[in-house]
Amino acid sequence: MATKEPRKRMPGSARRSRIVEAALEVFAARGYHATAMEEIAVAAGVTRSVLYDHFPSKRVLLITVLQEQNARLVEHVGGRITGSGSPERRLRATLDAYFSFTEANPGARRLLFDHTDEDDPEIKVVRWGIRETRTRSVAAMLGPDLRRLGLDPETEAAQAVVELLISGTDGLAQWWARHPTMSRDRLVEAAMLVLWNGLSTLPETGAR
Amino acid sequence: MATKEPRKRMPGSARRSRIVEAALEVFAARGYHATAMEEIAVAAGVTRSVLYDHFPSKRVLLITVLQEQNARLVEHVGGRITGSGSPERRLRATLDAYFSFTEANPGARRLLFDHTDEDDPEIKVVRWGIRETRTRSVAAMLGPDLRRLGLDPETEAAQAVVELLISGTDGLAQWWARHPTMSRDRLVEAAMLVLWNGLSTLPETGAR
DNA sequence: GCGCTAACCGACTCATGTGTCGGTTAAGAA
DNA sequence: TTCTTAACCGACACATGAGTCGGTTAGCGC
Repeated sequence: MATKEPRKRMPGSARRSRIVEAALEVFAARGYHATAMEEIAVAAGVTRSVLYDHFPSKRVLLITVLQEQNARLVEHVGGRITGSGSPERRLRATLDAYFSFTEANPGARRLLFDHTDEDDPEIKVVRWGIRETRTRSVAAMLGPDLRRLGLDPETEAAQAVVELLISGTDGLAQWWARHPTMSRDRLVEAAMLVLWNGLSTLPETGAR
Repeated sequence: MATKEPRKRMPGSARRSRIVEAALEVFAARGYHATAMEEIAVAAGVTRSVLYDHFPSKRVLLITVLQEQNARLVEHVGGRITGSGSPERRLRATLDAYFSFTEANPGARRLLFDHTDEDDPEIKVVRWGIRETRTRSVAAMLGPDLRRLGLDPETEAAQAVVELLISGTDGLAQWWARHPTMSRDRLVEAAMLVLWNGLSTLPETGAR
């Protein structure tokens, strides 16, 4: 069920990445507790025991995948944000970057941010760390704009605003996965409409 | 560990509600797969077998709790929304109603909307039904305002906007549970700041 | 006070799932 | 070609958890 190989023996590192890849999909689809190592093994074209040749436990496997995918996300989004330009442009670029990541890696987004609390304490720590990093980055990027709104970024009110923004964006990405008809550009515009202009915007004042 | 009773025998209906109450907390805290019936039993001050005197299975118990809490939510929010007043007022009232519900029933919110996909197909159906109802209600309430923004509420773009709004609000509620210092009023104002005014708002143009 | 119902329990079966271990063999090195 | 390593597997041990069943007894109606 892997891709096409007729059950050949592979070098360790290659097998390892296949396992991680498979684990990403299965964990994202089922959640931690609901996935059996067996499923991952099958998806990786191998037996359960082989998983334990590469990872000491299910927990460590998940954490590995989590950190790997988070690194990809940070790299992807970070690489597309110049940090220059008008606040509006920066926000739009960030949204676009995030959506383009979720478009290319739907499983990664789900794995990183959908499941919140269903796993054991040790994993929870990792997950919250990732979440908090994300929040902090966005807060940093929006710092100036928040100040323009009269909010000290250190304030709880500012943090709340950031949190709302992030959750909203992520929820929108989640929605998009179920309604892929919409183009990414239009998705970004919809997000900007609310987050930048606000619902109070009068007709014919819409864009720009 | 229930509340204080020294292990007495109770009438069936009373025990049943205790079980549901206990199940709510444990499911909300641990998620479906991670909670053992044993934990619920202990929290309800009873043995596992008793749970099966009231509910045929773990799955049905969860679904019962889900629907019961959803009914409470609908009643709570519905009861506080008059449907009259300016759009701004209506939005603010809705936000306040939702936050006041989550304040009084933090477990219910988590159970209903935090865990997304970690359970079996049958439960998934129930959960998505609840979610969709919520989305539809909000879309209905915002219908006129969306039209003012030049969006037909039937449009995908409009649905996306609604989804962003809901996810953002719920994410904010989730954040609030971790930062209870902030008053509900200020929370509502923070939400309004983004959702109604938008981040583009200039300084000194802030409220109203 | 007496009996009967229903609330309650302990102990069981069975299924599933994690992690381990010793053996087998493909495939690259010498 | 032969040897050796490391990729792979099957079978096991052990834990946890869902759901069942027959028995025990508290507490209400009479």
